[in-house]
Amino acid sequence: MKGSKGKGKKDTKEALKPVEDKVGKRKAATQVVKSSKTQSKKKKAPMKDPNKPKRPPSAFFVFLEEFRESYKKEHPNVKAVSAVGKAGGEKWKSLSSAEKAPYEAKAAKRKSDYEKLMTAYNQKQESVDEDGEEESDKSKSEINDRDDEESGEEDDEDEDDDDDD
DNA sequence: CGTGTGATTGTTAGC
DNA sequence: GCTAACAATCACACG
Repeated sequence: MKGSKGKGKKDTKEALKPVEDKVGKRKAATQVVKSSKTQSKKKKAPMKDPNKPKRPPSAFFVFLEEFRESYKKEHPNVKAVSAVGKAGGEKWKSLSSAEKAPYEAKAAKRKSDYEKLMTAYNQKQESVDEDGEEESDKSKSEINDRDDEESGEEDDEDEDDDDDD
């Protein structure tokens, strides 16, 4: 523990026991792992691959980005990232499918790009020892040639009206 | 100066 | 099929 200022209250799960037993959560299916790290602990210092495609933000993260902005406006004093995380998580669950739709839409697109990046990344991995692909310097000079930003989004809204509730 | 950590959920890759 | 790990964010503390 390096950081964690003394104030780290950490009143998270200990006191409050998430009673969302119901069904949600993956733990219900097969007992949560319990030991070991369930959900990450931050990355240590892998930094291994030169250009490893970082995972694009999930629908939740997309929503969080927007939520953070709003949250900060209402809580400019709050500097705890965890605060936004919790608040965001709570709100996120409050959203309906329809509300999450736009976020999911972005998430869907993200997969397309990610998949592509992965392919490129995989190929690079294959030719790693063959030829120094590392393009040390060169290239990297003129990268942009993107006239049209191909944003391609918001095309057909399905209008699912999935108001399940 | 850099990086780890704290909290959220989702998603994906690996076994 | 399940599990583990990682994705952003912000401020701070430690080496």
